[in-house]
Amino acid sequence: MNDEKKISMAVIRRLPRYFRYLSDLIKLDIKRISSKELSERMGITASQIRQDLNCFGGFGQQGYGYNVEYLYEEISRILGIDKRFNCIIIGAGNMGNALANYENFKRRGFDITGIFDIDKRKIGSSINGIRILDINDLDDFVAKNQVDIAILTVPINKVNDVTGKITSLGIRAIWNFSPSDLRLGGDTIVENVHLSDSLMVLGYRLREKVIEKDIDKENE
Amino acid sequence: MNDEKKISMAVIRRLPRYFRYLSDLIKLDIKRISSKELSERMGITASQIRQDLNCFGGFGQQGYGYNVEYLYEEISRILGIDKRFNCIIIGAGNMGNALANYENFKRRGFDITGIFDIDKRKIGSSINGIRILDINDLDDFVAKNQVDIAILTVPINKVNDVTGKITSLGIRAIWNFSPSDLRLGGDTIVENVHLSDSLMVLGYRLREKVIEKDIDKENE
DNA sequence: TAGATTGTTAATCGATTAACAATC
DNA sequence: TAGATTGTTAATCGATTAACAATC
Repeated sequence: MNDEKKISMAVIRRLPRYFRYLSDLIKLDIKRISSKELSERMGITASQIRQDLNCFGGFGQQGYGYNVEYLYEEISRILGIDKRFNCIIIGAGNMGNALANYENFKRRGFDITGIFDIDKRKIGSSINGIRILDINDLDDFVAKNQVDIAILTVPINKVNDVTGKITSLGIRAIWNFSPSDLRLGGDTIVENVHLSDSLMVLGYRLREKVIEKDIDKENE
Repeated sequence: MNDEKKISMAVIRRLPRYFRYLSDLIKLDIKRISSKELSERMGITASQIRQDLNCFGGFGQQGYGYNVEYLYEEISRILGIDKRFNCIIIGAGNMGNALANYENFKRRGFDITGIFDIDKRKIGSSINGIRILDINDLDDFVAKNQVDIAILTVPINKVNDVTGKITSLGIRAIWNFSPSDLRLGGDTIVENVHLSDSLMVLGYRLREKVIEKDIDKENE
């Protein structure tokens, strides 16, 4: 009975933004908002906002706009903020450590239930109250605990091994911080976070701007 | 003499990926590659690869394909890997700490030259050999040192103040890790890295898949 | 009711893919 | 030369924007 129209990735990736802006509006004690006002705040068109929201249902009211609280709750529901996911971090390096300490995730429904590493010196200690376990005990851990998401913060040379292990254990979602594109067959979902890529794009754009300015100067 | 055609963001954001795949090919000692072969490795179409590359010039040769080394060098040049940027980190928390320790950035031309915080207990200590300085000394630091990029890892309630300060000091590029969309007027460039957004999208997709599977089961 | 603003269809724009002549 | 594969133009696809009837 799959009568849902397929929602495009472009729309899905905007959902957390709507969520953030609506949180802000609630904090500002704003009760209603039109797509026009929201579009000005967010820097996108009102048309796009109405199109996006109507992928999921008609949350507004003609002549009135959107009730902020209601829309916030609908977006939360769509994003599944109420549902909880158990996450494990593989790789207790600097990034793994930073993520384990990031309290925002818990607020959004993501609990870190375990951290795994290969380094005997780290195993047994804790980060933010979460025990660092031996990667060799991962099988055992997964057998005893529901694990929804694996957060990958291992060096690139370990990625393939770890990915193989994770998927063979039946974990079907990976949040990947290693600088490699995980494109797994089957039904494993991957979100790649490529920090270096993002920084390189910033560098590219910055240099472009400098070049532009130089050209402007020449033409003066 | 601005005869460059405007390159779309979609293309620019793929450049670091090309760069990564070409690095891999060099490591594998592969000397030449056709757009077809590369497309299979990268999971995009050969057509797109040829279109993308031809935004910057004709790097291939009919009947032969692309010389890996040469293409790698051209992409490096386009991305400005040879150029260096001085970066400062604002916010010596967990994320700031992780980024300061990330050796990859230096390899790609980004040097962390200073870390700033407001916390007296942190000021004076070092991360990865870089001194943590008082945020109040930022003006002074920027006056004495060229700063190209500010990396923002401060809590959200500090973002506006810090952003104001950064831009008033003439820093024109911000790599923003705080969960707020910096959309600055003028000619300041911003790359937003919204980790929570990325995780929420993963959560959304994971739940969607679970729902799909349940539907499949019902239909069995 | 009149004014405002949605939900939705149609038009536009841009990005991706296909096709093929050029050429190595 | 014949085969291969690019560079590039044209076709398609999808996403964004505009328009407006529906309706609160």
